[in-house]
Amino acid sequence: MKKYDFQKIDKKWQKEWGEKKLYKAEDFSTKKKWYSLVEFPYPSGQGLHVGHVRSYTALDVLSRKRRMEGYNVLYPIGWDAFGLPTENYAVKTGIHPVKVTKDNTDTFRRQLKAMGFSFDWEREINTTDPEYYKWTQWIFLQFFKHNLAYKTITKINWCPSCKIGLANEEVVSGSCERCGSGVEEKEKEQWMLKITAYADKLLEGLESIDYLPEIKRQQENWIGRSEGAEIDFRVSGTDSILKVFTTRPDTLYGATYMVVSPEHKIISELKNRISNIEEIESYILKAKKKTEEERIENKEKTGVEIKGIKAINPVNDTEIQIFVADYVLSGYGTGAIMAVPAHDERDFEFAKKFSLPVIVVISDGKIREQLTGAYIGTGTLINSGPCDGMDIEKAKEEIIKRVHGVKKVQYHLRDWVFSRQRYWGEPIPVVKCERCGYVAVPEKDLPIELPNIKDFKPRDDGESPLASVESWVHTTCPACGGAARRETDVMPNWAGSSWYFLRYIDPKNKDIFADPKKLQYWMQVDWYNGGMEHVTLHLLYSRFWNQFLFDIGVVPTLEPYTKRTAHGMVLGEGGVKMSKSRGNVINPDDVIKAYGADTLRLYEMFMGPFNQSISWDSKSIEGTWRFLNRVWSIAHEKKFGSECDKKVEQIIEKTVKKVGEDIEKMAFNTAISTMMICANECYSAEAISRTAWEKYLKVLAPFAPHITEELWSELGNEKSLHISSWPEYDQKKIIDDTFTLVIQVNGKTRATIETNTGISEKDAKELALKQENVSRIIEGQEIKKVIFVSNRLINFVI
RNA sequence: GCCCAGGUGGCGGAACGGUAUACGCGCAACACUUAAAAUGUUGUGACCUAACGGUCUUGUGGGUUCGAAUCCCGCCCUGGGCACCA
Repeated sequence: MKKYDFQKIDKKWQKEWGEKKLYKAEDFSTKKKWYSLVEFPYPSGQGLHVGHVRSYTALDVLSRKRRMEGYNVLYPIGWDAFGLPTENYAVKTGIHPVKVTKDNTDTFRRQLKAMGFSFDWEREINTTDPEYYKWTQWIFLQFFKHNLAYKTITKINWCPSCKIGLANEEVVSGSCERCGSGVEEKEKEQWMLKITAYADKLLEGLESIDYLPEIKRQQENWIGRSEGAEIDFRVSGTDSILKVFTTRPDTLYGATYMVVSPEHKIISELKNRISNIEEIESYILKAKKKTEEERIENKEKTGVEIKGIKAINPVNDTEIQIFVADYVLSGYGTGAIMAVPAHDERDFEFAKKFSLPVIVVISDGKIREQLTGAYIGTGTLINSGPCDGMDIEKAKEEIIKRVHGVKKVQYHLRDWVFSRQRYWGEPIPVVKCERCGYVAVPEKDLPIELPNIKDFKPRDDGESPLASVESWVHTTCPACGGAARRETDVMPNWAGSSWYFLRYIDPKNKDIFADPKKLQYWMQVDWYNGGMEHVTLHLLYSRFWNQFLFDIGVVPTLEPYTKRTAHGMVLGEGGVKMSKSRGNVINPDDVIKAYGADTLRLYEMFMGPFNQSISWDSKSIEGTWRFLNRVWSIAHEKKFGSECDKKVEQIIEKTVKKVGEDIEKMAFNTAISTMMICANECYSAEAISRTAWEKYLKVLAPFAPHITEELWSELGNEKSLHISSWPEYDQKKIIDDTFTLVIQVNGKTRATIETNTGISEKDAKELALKQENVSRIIEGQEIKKVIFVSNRLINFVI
């Protein structure tokens, strides 16, 4: 059999589609709109990854189906091109990042085009294009004007190897996400974005959108909202107050000591009353030296009692001890806690180690002789004076009232460190004037372009290389006209990707980031697919930016994405990550060369469930290759007239139904197996009608656009298959005349017979009992019960 | 430790509570060929049986049900996320 000539066919149709602008999205149309979005790639030097191909094929399949269903489809692509790898490459080679980016995007563009994705290439964007980052800077200025961008001295995660401050999100178990070196703490003045102001909004927004449940959970956990109260403890014999945050004010009678974090100000405040100050100070020093990693590895509780001062439990005026311990964090709540060892596991552990009193104040009715751990469940109060007998919810209210506590909500979410002391990012459009402080650059002066420099290395003092470009740094203050210095920090690589879905809508607009009418037409994104690894960072950030832009009235919807799904990773053979060092990276170019784009597309959709990780298997791809060749053979060996085998007609109808449904569920693997079964049937058919065969080509088209387009045109069709209509199926034709009746005895299958659909229970019973294998078993036994499931089975219970 | 997802042939994986192992890979035999490749046809969970047929089998132990891979409870393992957040 002749192998189909994919090389010729792929090229021919890619050229044709490009010339005809087949996948161009129309701004405004009488058709219903559909906006499909995939995470735009970082154009690395390694070229396109087969993981990109998996995600992009999935939404390409969906977008193509929508187009055939009559939608005006926007499926855009671009480049998320700012970031460290390119800059590090520039530092090493001296080649300018602009050049590196151009070379890499050229490669990516060629590779994506070779896959036959139905992107609207006229809307291609690049975050490093000044015409793009002009608007990233513009959005920053809006944050600045609304006091949601501010500069402050904070402790930052400092990577001594990359010489860069990292966001919390970029620190993975105490190490730099990129280079793996241990992260140090360093104080630095940094730009921050006040994402915490949107914590509740980001949580509430989740209720109205269709994200995979695990994605919602991860965002919820990341925001980490908890409700509780702040309660003041006086320090005995002083005017000092120790404020704590607790989610369990109901356990206040069980608070037997307090703990402050090593950074807590009470220690310096009451320094001269503390009798063991030297011991305390040496503990603090030791705690600070511990790296993040050590703290994670060794969770053994440590701490020192602060002698000379005591706190007073406000609910019963009891004096209790105060400790300093590093299990209390300075960055959360008030940096001090009331310890209730009976009902908090960490406090219990600490109390056990230091032999501190434990008072049980919540009971679930059981009496425990010996406490082996904290009881964190619900129950009724005991040992709590006037509150005895209350349930914990009521007690929370009552005790907060009694001690004049204040209800408070705390979040794990921190403000977003938005500064990077690097070169390859968007300059932050602010100047520092000695008289006026930080002043926004006027919008008309945007973009603030990156100056062209030769040395991209961050300075040893931690400042951006931009700080060395004197001619660029010196400027005048837009407010007073006096001398001023430009901000030399640049934005993190998350900036450009936080709003790119908006720019696709109007990518060439010079006056505004996107025309409001166009935004009104296209937003929200109907379906967004990307990796799980971006769920807490990119996805949350971009929701934050969109919500903010909505609040200031420049975008039409509060939430950017209606629906979000995630694909599983594509791993190398044997289930390990693909990496250059392992030498197991699959280059899509090689696969396309050997099998063509359609085989690769089909294989990546077929190899496993879309949301699960899968390992590449160079043998298995043969299966999809053979399948396409079989389709090719059918097309060239059969005649497509008006006659059609009943069986074939029915199976094609069923295939149309199943494939349509499976695409919506992202069950691409079962859609393809259905089409394989159908092809096998067609292959052995006597006669296939042209109508039926065209339906088949149509459902295969989104998966394998090139071969189907070729076969479609061979049939004499002049207009492209991909703008033809999605086929309907006939419900009546799907119903089988006969079915396999399963005959069970006590739930065990003993026989199966082919019989007419709709057979009555009486007839089925009669038929079943005639079966030798059934009658033999039943003989001489009493039939206690007969279970009959229409068109499926009959079960005799004996 | 907590939160998610998952555990099915030699392998990737299918299965509205109703014939477990679809589809694909691999393997075997046969056809075509001088031969190989390609392609086609057939077979392919394990065990017992000459055969008809039977027994067992979806990580593991229980339970619900006429009937459980599927629902419920306990346990074990793998992958991902968070991690002393009061």
